[in-house]
Amino acid sequence: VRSPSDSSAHKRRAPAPAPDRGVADRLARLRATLKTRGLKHSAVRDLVVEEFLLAGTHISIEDLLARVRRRASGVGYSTVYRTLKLLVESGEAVARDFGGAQSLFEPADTRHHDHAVCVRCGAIREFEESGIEALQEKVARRLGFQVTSHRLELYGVCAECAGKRRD
Amino acid sequence: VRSPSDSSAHKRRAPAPAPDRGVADRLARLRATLKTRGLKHSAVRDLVVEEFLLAGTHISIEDLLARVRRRASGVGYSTVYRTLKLLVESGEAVARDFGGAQSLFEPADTRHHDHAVCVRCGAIREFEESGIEALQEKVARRLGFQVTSHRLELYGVCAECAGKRRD
DNA sequence: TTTTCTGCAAACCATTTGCAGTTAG
DNA sequence: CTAACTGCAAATGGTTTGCAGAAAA
Repeated sequence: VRSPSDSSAHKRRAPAPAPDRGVADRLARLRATLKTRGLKHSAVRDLVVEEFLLAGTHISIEDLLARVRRRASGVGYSTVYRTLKLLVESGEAVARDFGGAQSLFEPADTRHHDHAVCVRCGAIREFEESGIEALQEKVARRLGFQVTSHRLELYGVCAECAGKRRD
Repeated sequence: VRSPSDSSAHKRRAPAPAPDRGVADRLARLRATLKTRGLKHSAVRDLVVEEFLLAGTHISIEDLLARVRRRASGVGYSTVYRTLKLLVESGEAVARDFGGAQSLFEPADTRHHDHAVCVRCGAIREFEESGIEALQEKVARRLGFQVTSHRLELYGVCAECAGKRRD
């Protein structure tokens, strides 16, 4: 029984929205975490983490491994799984399941957001709507329910796939 | 790649909130569907469907099988899986995944609703909040996204587990 | 009697783990 | 040197499927 949608994201100040911001920073932070736990730091691990951070968002183990193997062909699935698990445990990554077979991972220290998943092209767009959060709280009060995390996904057709705005 | 959270619920008039309402009715409807497809109707199938409908909501294959086996010990997993798949295909059931290992099934012809899942006791409470739906539409418009279905789950501690209102 | 069921075992697939050898500290 | 890392293969666990026999139509 896995904890559902753990949303204990780090609350770092995250001003710029650029996807590849702070890769070095995060790598350093992770390395510190490793030291704390008496874990080692290796070339392969670095490579996996770096590729993960460069990918930016919503990548599957399989895709990540493909990227990693472009730079080091011998790397195995288990190493990627193990490294991502490490990232999740240390708060640097979050695992998400959008109904597909495999789960997708994204860096953890972004602002809270929900997801819109295109059922045609698979694109995942993030969004934020404080009104929804407020209403969730209202519902929770009505039910006497203490919300610790939530999960909201819209499924449908994105603008590109709908043929709108074809620039 | 499985279709995510298919919300094509039948729009039958569903006035009474009683959980075991219309079991015979649904069984009859399903039987009609079976005939249409040239499928057969069998004692085991009936039993699985009946137990599913009696259970009311959010039951796992494993639990359903347990219930079924109380009345017919020889039934196998595959039959339950196959029967539930049939129910989903014919629009009588919906499969849901709340982050746990196995998926849960619920009857499909209920009103649209979202879920609040208690992380302590596992209880799943349904709720409805039209304001949230409206805001989802607003967000979708903003993104140029055509929503076909959505999924909203609150995770947290239910009133009972929080120790409130211990009657 | 023909086609669809059913139970069982094997197959699948994403993920995890045991093991023996490699490598970091 | 010692403990952690890595790749591989085997193990897991939920779900699916092939097959031979049982049961509907």
